[in-house]
Amino acid sequence: MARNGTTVREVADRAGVSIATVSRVARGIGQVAPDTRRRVLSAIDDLGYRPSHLGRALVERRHAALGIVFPGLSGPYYTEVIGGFESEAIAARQSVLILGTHLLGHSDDQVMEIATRVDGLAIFGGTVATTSIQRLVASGLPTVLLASPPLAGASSVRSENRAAARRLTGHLLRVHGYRRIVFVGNPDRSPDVTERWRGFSDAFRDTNLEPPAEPVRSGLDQAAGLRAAADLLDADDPPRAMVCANDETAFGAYKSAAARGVRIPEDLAITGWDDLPLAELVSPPLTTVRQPMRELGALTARRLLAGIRHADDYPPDVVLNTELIIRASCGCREGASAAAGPPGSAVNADDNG
Amino acid sequence: MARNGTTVREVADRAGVSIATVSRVARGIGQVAPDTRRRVLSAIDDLGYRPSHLGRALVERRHAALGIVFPGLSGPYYTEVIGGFESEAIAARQSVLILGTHLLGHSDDQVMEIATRVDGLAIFGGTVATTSIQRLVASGLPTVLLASPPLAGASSVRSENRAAARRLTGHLLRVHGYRRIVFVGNPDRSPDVTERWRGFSDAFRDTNLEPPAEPVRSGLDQAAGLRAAADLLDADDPPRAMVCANDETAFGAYKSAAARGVRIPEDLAITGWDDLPLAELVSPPLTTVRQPMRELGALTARRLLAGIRHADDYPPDVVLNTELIIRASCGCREGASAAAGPPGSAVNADDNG
DNA sequence: TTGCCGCCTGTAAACGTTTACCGAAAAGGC
DNA sequence: GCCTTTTCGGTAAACGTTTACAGGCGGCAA
Repeated sequence: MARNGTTVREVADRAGVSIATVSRVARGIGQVAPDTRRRVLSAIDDLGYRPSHLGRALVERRHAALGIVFPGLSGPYYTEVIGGFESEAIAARQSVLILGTHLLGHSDDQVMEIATRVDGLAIFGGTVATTSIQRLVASGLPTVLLASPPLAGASSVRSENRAAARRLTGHLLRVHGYRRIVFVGNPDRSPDVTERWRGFSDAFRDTNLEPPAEPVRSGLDQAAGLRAAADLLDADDPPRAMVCANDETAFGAYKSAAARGVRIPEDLAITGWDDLPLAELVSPPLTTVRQPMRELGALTARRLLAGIRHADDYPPDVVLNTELIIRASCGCREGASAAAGPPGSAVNADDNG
Repeated sequence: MARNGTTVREVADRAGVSIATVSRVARGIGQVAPDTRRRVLSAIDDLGYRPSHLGRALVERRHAALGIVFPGLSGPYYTEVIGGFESEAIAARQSVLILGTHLLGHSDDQVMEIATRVDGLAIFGGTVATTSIQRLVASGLPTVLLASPPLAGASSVRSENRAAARRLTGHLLRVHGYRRIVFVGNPDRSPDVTERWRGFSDAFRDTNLEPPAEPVRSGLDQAAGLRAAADLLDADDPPRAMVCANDETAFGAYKSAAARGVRIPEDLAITGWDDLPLAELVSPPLTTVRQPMRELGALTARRLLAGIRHADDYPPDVVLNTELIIRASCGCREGASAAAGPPGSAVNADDNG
């Protein structure tokens, strides 16, 4: 009922009451005589009246909506996180606005735009300039950084990355003895990848080895992974192992390897990140790190809702545990897995990354 | 700037003008003396003023927003379609509201709710009761049914299903000579699946065979496919081929087969639908039907935008072509593909399914 | 000097709600 | 029967915009 919206006034006329009474009946608050209530209800029903959100939001000074900003990239990871977010928001009777920043330079404008339509905003790390985030926080809008460290006064919800990357890479270095290992991913584009790259380097230092100076920069989708892997495999000195920034990149690398007759893991070990449902279906099954994607989104929504109702007891920053999933693509035979964070504490209230 | 939003009045005070002048400057329309304009602009800048959407939308009687309703299920298919939709909407400077109907019975309420917040609404087939759709259409809200035939006066955007399913199943029946073929999917839950099931049955009649009386009902995600396939494979008379309603179901079936040592395609042929990026990565590569998922979403958004600006020349109903992708999971050796619709006409303006 | 015209800017109504406040009527206590 | 209390419901202001309308003022032609 948006276009020809029936208004409270029409209902009032038909029921022979004032608009105040209609409002009272519609909201179910205040004293209204049973008989009057019945008349109003039947008028509402006859006319198919639904209160306009605009009018209501204007006077109540709240939108009953949450927003989420994510990189235009789709892919299972974002879907899951957004799904968890949406699900939690709807359960709290909030609408959900989404904004993909499609690599447009001027998307900060669109972010400020969406900010005027919501009561709280979740922002994936790496999508919005710090100064814009500062402006949002300063304006008083509850803002949560998703998959990013706290920044510019905003709180954050993310998964543990660095320690898991360190264990994963350590596994390749020490259990399998690989030396020519590359990291495929761009640490500059996403805080998650930054941390994974750091953990990757940590593992080399743990083993008294010099970490690679540079990662192999690549986007996070399958096509980008395919290209990056193709370049690597066609070079003079192809790597023995690729630590990919996420599963999709790894899948792209699988494809490149298959096209060249490179065997996994005999000629090339590959690891991913996220543990998508398909990770155990590809052949060989992918060694990866599992992170609770839906929960990431759900917690973000809850954090936002707490901020909106000024529930300041809620932990400002949350770090979720990740889990190393060893399958066959690293060279292992058998499935074995290990928790990468302190077991039993699924949620940490501080940011000891 | 949502919480403590600076208002047009504060800007007016600071610039020493009336609110009308501020509005004129902010919108860049109407006559304003250069000197006044400068003063107002600097006041806007100083205060970080952004016009409230609420106020604007209320008086302009439009929300500058589009909505999309999808089944709570996530999964690559929905991601892609929603991504295409969002991308197109943002390009037209419209916000995007999403609503997953999480199998809640009372989600029709939420749909009516979101309807009061948008200028146009896209609805995935099978998510909303027909009577609710009728109410929306009657209210004058531009409404498009996605992946569904036209219904209740709403127009629709979808892919061709029936002919492609017929060709796919015909391929299994005639090229490979399989007879015990089952359809895995629930035709009652989604119009897409209904059509695929019909095409499946058509192919049997084409070959003068009796089609199976019933499909093997299953959800559309990997876990559901796994369960359905497990039941089938553990039964006394396992099928020779499974025509799965989508790729994810097929991936689940792969998993079930692998767990039981059933070989694909030697013991069991499997086909999917959607041609997800991973379809050619699993082993064996999946025979499937490709549909233009992003385009489906993008066209839906364009259809909605046309409806909003009363561009009635736009074709009301659109059917996109699909393409049969023959890989190895059906028993074929080599990749060969064939268009399932009339070649060259990517978009048909009527609904000759 | 007197109109007239065009440019600029202000006033006020409108969009659709919610709710504080007030008054009328009904109910209850003595 | 009168006063107090309660219940019910109406009036009007407020939320933040846009824009129709009108008015003031300067310039220009006669």
